[in-house]
Amino acid sequence: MKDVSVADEVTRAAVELFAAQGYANTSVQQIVEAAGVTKGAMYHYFESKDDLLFAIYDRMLTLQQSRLDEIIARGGEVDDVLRAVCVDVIETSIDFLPEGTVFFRSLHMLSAPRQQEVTRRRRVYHDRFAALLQQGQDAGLYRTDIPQPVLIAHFFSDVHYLSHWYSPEGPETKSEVAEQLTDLFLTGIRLTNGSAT
Amino acid sequence: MKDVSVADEVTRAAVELFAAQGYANTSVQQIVEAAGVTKGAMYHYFESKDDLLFAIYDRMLTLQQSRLDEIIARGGEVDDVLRAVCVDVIETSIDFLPEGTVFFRSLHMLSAPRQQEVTRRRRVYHDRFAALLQQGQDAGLYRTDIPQPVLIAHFFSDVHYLSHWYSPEGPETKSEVAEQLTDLFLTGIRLTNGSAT
Amino acid sequence: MKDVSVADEVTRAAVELFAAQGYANTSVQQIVEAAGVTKGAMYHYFESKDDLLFAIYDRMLTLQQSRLDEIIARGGEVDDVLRAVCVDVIETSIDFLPEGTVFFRSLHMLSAPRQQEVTRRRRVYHDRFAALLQQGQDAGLYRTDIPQPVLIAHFFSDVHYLSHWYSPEGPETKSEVAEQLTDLFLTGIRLTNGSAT
Amino acid sequence: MKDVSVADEVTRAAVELFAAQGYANTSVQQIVEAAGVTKGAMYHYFESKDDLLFAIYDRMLTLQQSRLDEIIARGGEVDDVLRAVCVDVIETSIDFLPEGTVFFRSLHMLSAPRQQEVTRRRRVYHDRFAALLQQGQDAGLYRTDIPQPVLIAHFFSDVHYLSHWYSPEGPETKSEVAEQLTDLFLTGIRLTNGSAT
DNA sequence: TATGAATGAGCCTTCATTCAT
DNA sequence: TATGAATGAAGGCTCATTCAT
Repeated sequence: MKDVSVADEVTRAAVELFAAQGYANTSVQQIVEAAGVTKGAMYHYFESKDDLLFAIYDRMLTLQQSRLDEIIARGGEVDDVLRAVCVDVIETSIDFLPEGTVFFRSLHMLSAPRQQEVTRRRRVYHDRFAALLQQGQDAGLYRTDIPQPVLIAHFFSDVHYLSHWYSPEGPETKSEVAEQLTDLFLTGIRLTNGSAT
Repeated sequence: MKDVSVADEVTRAAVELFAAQGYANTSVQQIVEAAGVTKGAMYHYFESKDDLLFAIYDRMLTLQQSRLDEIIARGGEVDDVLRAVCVDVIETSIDFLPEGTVFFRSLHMLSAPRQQEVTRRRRVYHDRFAALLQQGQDAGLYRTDIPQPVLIAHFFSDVHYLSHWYSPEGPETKSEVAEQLTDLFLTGIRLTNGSAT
Repeated sequence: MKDVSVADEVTRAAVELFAAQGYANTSVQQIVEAAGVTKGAMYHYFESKDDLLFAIYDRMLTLQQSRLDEIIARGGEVDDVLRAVCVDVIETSIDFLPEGTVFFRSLHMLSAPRQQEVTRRRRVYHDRFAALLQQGQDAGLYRTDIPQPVLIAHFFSDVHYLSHWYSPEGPETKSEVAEQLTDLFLTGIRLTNGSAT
Repeated sequence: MKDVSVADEVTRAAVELFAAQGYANTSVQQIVEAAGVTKGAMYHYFESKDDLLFAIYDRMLTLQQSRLDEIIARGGEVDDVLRAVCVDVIETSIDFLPEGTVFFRSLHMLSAPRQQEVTRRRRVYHDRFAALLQQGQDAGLYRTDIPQPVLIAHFFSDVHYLSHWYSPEGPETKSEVAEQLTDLFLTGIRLTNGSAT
């Protein structure tokens, strides 16, 4: 009985190498060697190197979407839900730091149709996030003087940027960073009893 | 008499192509064709493709550093200076959107020594920014409950992310976005009369 | 109970694909898919892809030889026999147009020993045809000023060429073409003292 | 000063190898080795292996067309012109026997657009030949009871077939075969004082 | 300075065939 | 008989870089 399938092992090796050296600098040969399989075996499961890259995107997109949906489905006060979502996105991104590196850096290496597919699913994800923001705005919790796309970019930029600076070996723990970035974001958008701007 | 030098023309073409297709997907042949020069001519000015990429980094790093230094040199209230810096960084990043795309996406394509060189100069840049923050914190303007590296990442993530979403053709003008993102950032870090977190 | 055996189904699919795309451009995978069987099943009946190609040659050679032998065995005036042979060869070639395409185009794709085997059997076939010609020449019916190999080539070139131009959907029927080409051939070789036919 | 260009040398080697082993069985590596150049040099002149194959077709098509046009342009009695054309086509085909082998055997290995291009130019060529036949028929020289496409196929089948049997080392000289096949063809289609069919 | 033909290493991919089940 | 995952050897092609001119 094999512990892990060829496909899993290949994907794991690919993520690691793509994150470390970049997609273009990683040869299929390196991947299969790191995965301990043969080239032929890999091509039995993946049609192309592009296919392998997309598999990584697919896994990430599916994971992100399902976690977001789950938290929203749980319900609760909108401010609590948004906070929970932000914390979770950041924590998950830290759990999948190499995947994130690849995700945000290698989109342009995908074939054009797949770039569009990723962008489409990403938009769905953002839209659900935007709906939360809207609820909070409707409830008078969040400022409305800044366009929603800017607010969304403001939050996801933090998520995106994690792989550029965060290290598990660094002084901050995953949870701390999640709390801190979430706090910075929410403080920035919250309509305090006083005035915004 | 030529309007522009070979080196300039090549750099210009390279930035455009690297931003549009990625460094790895762009051949030297494409670059020299787009620049209207020959391969031999290019190799007179750049030792390698890597050299060409580094030239783009060098130009950006120099530009960013000089603008930051200049604004700081101008002096003034720390809060005003920080605000001016933030606005300027964002506006400049929008002015150089393709350069920014390359800058944040292709670091790993540089040779190792040059990656370190970029990182080193980037750190110098961040340190100067951090010093500003520190001044504000010392003056009791900004919160101190969040580590400085997190605060810095929080701001530069917005800068980084611009090339992922901002479009000059979009509804927001350069100045508006610069004001909005700066405001979100400063609101997030400012120590209001009440308490943060 | 299966209507057709695996071997038959595979051969049928192979002929079709080889004729349409060529032997080299057809993968074993395509063949087994078109035949509705698995690779393993195919390799139970054929030792190799080469084996499969040879099976097609074998079937054609056997068919051609047996039809020729049968018509000659029937006996009759030599001119009538030759005419019957020519008409039959052409009609049969039209009935097996895809097989013919493969037959004349893919000989060089066979392994060397099998190429020789095909050539050998082909020579036997031609020799029997030559014997007919000889009989006619001995009887003073056909011209002798042209070497037999040239006469034989002149006839079989027509057969060979059918797959390059003839289409069942075209204006000429199988029988018409058979008659016309046979007539052109016989008119060309006949020693007319007076009239033709 | 080089005697032959890289492109010429490569084409020459390719024709030889394609004729001997088939297009599919010949690797680019074999070609460049036989031509005494490097792979890179070859790809400087040919975009692909397909491109190289097409170059052979192009040369043959151009040659055939120009010879046909030239002979027709020379003018004369239609029967003499047709005879001259037939003899020339056969002699030229013998001069370019390897090219002919490739020409008639490897059409299906070309990319689809190029197959069409070849077919188109081939049709132009056949049409000019057909016009000659028509003139002869109008002049009452050639039989009209057989469709022109059949007559044309009847002649070109001989040309096509040459590479399957003719050898310069064989007993027949180029000119003899040309005369003999032309004679067989013309005898077959000529309307003698008597009746045909 | 400038040209562009030529180099040569390496890359992604295909595919006939094998073999444990 | 039959499966289909896995093998392993090529194969076609790209491309940064060099160099004679």
